[in-house]
Amino acid sequence: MNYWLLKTEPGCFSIDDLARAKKTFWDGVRNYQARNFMQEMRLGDEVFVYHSNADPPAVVGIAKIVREAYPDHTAFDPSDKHYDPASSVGNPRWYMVDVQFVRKFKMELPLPSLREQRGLSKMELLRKGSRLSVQPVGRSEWKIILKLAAKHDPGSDRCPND
DNA sequence: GCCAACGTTGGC
DNA sequence: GCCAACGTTGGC
Repeated sequence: MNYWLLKTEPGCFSIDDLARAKKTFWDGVRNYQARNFMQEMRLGDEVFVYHSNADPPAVVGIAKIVREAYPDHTAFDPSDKHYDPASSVGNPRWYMVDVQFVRKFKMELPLPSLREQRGLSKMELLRKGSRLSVQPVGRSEWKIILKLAAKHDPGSDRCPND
């Protein structure tokens, strides 16, 4: 199982919107690197949901992949904001995945506080100038962030088998 | 609103 | 294939 991070602008689609919708298709990715990562996503992979262009920008919760990459139909629609005439049904250029809401953190983890974490210094999200909207998250990075989230939400990391 | 750090486009 | 111009992302 692999871990990922998806960026979204809360003014456009927030973790609360995802919580309400329960499930959504992650459309509109128009960057090759991001697309390639989406194509590597597998059923059951978990993703952090990140609010970009927010005050503060923050990791806000968790979702999981419930459908692997398939053509992003919004690229075919001339009236869509993310229309791309170079993408066609017969030869799709852009893909999307379906994600399902898992949980929202009791307290969001703001970007500045993540920067303070020693173990996250190599994280793609924290790289200067990083704009990748779909990115892999290392296993150790995932754990560190989960632990941070648990610190503000006792019980969320409780495991019945422990 | 500013601007750094990209990615893309298109002339040559 | 180079690279300048341009557009976008996203923190600040």
